[in-house]
Amino acid sequence: MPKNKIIASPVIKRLPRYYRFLGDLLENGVKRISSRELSERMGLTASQIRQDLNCFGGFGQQGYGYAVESLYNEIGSILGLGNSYNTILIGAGNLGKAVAVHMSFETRGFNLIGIFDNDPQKIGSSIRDLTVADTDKIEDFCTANKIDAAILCVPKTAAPQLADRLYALGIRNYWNFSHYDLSMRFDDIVVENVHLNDSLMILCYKMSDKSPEE
Amino acid sequence: MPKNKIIASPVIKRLPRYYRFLGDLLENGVKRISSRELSERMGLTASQIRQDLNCFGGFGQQGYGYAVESLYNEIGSILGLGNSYNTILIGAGNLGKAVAVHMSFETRGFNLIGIFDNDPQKIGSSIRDLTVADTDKIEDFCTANKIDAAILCVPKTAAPQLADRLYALGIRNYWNFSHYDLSMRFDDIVVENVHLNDSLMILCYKMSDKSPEE
DNA sequence: TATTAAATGTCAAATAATTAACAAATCAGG
DNA sequence: CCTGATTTGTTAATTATTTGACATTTAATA
Repeated sequence: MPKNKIIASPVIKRLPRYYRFLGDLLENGVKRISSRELSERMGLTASQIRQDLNCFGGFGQQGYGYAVESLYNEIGSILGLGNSYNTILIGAGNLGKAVAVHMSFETRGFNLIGIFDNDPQKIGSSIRDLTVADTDKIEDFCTANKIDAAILCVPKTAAPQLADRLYALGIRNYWNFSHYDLSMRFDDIVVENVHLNDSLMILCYKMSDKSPEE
Repeated sequence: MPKNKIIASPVIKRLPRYYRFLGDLLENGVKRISSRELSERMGLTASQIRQDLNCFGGFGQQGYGYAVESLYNEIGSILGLGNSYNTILIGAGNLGKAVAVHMSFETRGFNLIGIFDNDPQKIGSSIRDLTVADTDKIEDFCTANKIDAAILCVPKTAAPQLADRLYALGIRNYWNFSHYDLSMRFDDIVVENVHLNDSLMILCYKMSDKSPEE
């Protein structure tokens, strides 16, 4: 059901958190919740929650609140968790391995069907149910299989060149862990960045910002 | 040098990216850069860059631009990268291990001096130059050593209880990878979250959002 | 069945963030 | 040493986001 209204990015960023809190409530057997109570649990204003949810339609009932299970499912559907995407991961170092093993891609619709690395030591090793293949084989693999998304866990230096190859293969969706700004290279791609270094620096700022005044 | 003016959070979030781009320029031997040229490379407006930098003082020179090296150092200093913090990591699973091995904490001022896990299989194993200790030993360790920050790579279920223990030990700064909202539990702590699940869901949204209209 | 308390959806107001505009300053070149 | 082209710092305008307010609806209770 494509909404023609463009949803503001701050709203989108809050959705996974709503989804998580609603999932917790669901697990605890809570059937219904008001925006006020949810706001207290989440540290938001009730007004913001109502405003956010109304971007997508009226899921609540006046005088009653929101039905936890149906709201949970609605948000899951808004996030597009029901879809299914063939996904490859490039870079089987510590981070790549952790991402492959740690994340439950399947529950979010991402089927990890290939892992690649250019280190001869890693090629042939097993991660989950997959064998790490040589990065040189990406072209063959992506021609034989329809690939919807790529996870990049390669060093900064390898990223631009690799991005060119993936782009040429028609891949337009990226979960980018590499310390490189993909979105500057192509303008018709979807990128979600996980820049751990940036995150650590922000922690650093908050810490040094906090200490003087306390 | 504590600034009394509170810096808006969107500005802070952009700082690491400025730092990265300036570092690249520095490596490439670029001596000076104008806000206009930097804006083109980064995909921002020149106005925003000038506005951002002016929160911290005038680092540029009219008619000339910004000296790359000194601006790089200034931003590093604003971020507090010069500080030094004793840090422990809890949870030596795939993610914890990857974070420990992959990140160059030291260059950001974080000295990783302890790793803990409650899985007997992991206790005693080596990560970097450290031996994984039993989580039960955290109290002893944190009494013997002044700990400034903790990295949480434990499952959601273990997080609340662990957070209580760390808080009781006086730890107030957290790099949180666990799928749990620490900041709701205590209000006088500094938390920087890395919620990989949330990030993946946002990718999912962007992908499903993109496809219908193209 | 009527009444009251509670809660949403929505519009308006307030706040925050970004962009545009421009005066003042600097550099480079003749 | 003057002139013109740049470029910053800064203020104002615009745009975006969040919060507040309230009419309307519902559930629960007597």
